[in-house]
Amino acid sequence: MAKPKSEDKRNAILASATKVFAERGLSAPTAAITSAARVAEGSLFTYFKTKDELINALYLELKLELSDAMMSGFPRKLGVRSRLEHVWNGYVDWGATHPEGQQVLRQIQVWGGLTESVKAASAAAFGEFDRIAEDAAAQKAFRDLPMPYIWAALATLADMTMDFMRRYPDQAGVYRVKGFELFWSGVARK
Amino acid sequence: MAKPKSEDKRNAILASATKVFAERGLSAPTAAITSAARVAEGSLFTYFKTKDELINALYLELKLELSDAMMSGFPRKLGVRSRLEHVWNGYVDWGATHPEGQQVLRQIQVWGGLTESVKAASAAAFGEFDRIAEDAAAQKAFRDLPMPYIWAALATLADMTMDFMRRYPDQAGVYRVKGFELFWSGVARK
Amino acid sequence: MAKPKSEDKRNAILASATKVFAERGLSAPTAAITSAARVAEGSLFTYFKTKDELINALYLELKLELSDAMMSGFPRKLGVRSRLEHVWNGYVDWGATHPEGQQVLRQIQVWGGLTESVKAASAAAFGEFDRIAEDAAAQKAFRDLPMPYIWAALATLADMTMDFMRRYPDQAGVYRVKGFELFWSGVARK
Amino acid sequence: MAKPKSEDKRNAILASATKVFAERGLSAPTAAITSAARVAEGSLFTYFKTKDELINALYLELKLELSDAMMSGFPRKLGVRSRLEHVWNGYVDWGATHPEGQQVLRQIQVWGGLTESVKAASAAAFGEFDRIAEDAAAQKAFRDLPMPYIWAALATLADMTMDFMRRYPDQAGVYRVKGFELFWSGVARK
DNA sequence: CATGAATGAGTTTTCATTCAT
DNA sequence: CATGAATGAAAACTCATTCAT
Repeated sequence: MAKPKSEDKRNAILASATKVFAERGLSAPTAAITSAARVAEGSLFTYFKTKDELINALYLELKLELSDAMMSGFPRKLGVRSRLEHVWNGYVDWGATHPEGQQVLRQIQVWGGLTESVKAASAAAFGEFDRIAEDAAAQKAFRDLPMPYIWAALATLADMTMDFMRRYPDQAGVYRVKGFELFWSGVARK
Repeated sequence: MAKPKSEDKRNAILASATKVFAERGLSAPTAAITSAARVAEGSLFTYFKTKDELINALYLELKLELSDAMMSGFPRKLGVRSRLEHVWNGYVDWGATHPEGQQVLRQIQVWGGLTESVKAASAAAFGEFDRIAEDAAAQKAFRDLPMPYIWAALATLADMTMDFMRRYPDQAGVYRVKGFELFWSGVARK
Repeated sequence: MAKPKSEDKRNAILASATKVFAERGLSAPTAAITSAARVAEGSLFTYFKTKDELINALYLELKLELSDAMMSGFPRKLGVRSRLEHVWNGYVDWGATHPEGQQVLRQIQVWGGLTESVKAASAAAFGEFDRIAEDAAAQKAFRDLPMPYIWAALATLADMTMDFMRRYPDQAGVYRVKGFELFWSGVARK
Repeated sequence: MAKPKSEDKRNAILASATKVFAERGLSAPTAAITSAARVAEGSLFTYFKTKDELINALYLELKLELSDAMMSGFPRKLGVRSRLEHVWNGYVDWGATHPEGQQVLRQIQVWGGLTESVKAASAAAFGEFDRIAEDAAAQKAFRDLPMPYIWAALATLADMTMDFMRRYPDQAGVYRVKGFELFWSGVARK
């Protein structure tokens, strides 16, 4: 059946796209990506029809990674605060270990070429978090704010906190904790 | 320090750069900018040596505008909360009236070509806000957080809030108020 | 002289090459041909060393088909006019039933990559028609014109007539007849 | 008013396009054209938005040249035969002096990318010849054939004749004359 | 100074051909 | 032999920047 399209190669391309985009922006030439992936220029296009499609795929990939990181080990049994803290930590820790991924995610978000279907798929992956919301609403733990707004607040604050953690690595742990406190105090009722 | 020929022309270029970048991203061709500004293609380069320099100048311009908007009518006499609320409202209102400027600001922030000197100049413009901090520290109004972190929190939360205001215009007023409450609760001591 | 594996596959490739070239021009990708032939991309190159060779082979194939169509049922016994009319009809009818083949033939003729050997082989196939000429010369049926010129006139006029037949299908029969009359009057002595 | 788009440069590009296309086919790279025209690669695109547009423009240009050549000195007063002969000679002589132009015209005709508007403009240029037809119809000089068919016959026969003239230059004069006779006998009543 | 044509390096993408499976 | 992924040399086109007018 000839050479099957290798998942490895696809991943290699996504990985170096992450690195190259982080360093040089989304306008980095595809040739930079393929050469970093040690792959022929043309090969990128056997895995992704266009550069835009690559960016969309990369976005989804990173988002799924991130959502995995946030959900893994999710403490269903604990209170809302603990659950949110788990999510916060998942987010922040993923960003700390995948700084390039996080940067690229930020760039893609302001980019403007995301397809609706990828946006939807990404939103779906984060849909799991709404279960937290359901409980929370029941417990009236939150201020009177729409859940999407609360999630968005968590995301931006976490992003921003990661910047500080990167800039002041020895204070990283402090920022991680205090960042969550800021968020929680802002969001919790009372 | 050069104010070459017509300040008007320079401003026209900056204005259409804002519009064009907002619509098409920073990778929009300079020709799109000059044609929108009804100016010759070459003229852009008599006012800005390179495209990168234009972007840097635009960044500074927008930041100064924004800081003006935030400071104008600043209530020196009122309490910390009121002062911060004034700043928040200034930010959010500027964003509401200058959506393109705000979008472009976001794009430039993730861009990667900002010169240190422009970053510094922009930071300087926001230095004024540190006076608030001094008082605030005196009053121990804030949690134990570095001021830059607090300012950054204000900025991201405001940015994000503006997104919601744009998306749900009839709830704009509500978001403006609740957004500040979220921020303040997150940041204020106790 | 090499009939590699399946004659079927070779023919499938030639057939879809005809179709694809007719639709998209000779610059159509080989991949379009193989996929239309339901054959692997690489297989084309086991039957034809290069794309140019495929085009040459296709040219010869179509020319042979055409000459067959023109010769089949050739009325050796009848007069020159009838014999030529038979040839004319054979040409025109083949073109009517194989519009794609005829179009492709035209494209290959202006192409510029035909090898001398294929040109020669094709000429040889049409050499049979010179027998008509021999008789004809004997009968002094033709004006004083070199036979190749006469054949060329027949071919172009037939090609052109087919265009009109395609464009005005309900007049097809008329064009077929009148076209031949034009040719014959142009070519016959007196 | 800066450097105005020079008609010269446009013509230089069209001229070398003619040469290059004649030698290498329409698939010749635009770079070959610009380098032959001693012009930067990009300059082609300031005069023609795309390669297709260049080909369309070239087609029109050549057609207009050809129609000029056919009409110049047109003998309005003479009989139909003489008028047609003038046209024939104009065609054939243009082809003899502009072999590349004629070849390129042939290639563009089988090409498939001509826009309707260019086809129309080209047809319009040849509309002048219909005056000949009007007279001719009055004089019942022609066989019962649609005029477009007659023009098409003239064109293909002339094209084909030019090929022979090129191949056998010392017989060129003979072919020119006999070619017309063939055409005229084919087309004239009686 | 303003203008916009000219430049050519750089970009994405295509495609004939090869070759590992 | 068949397969189709891999390759990388083009190719068309774009665009920041220069410079003749």
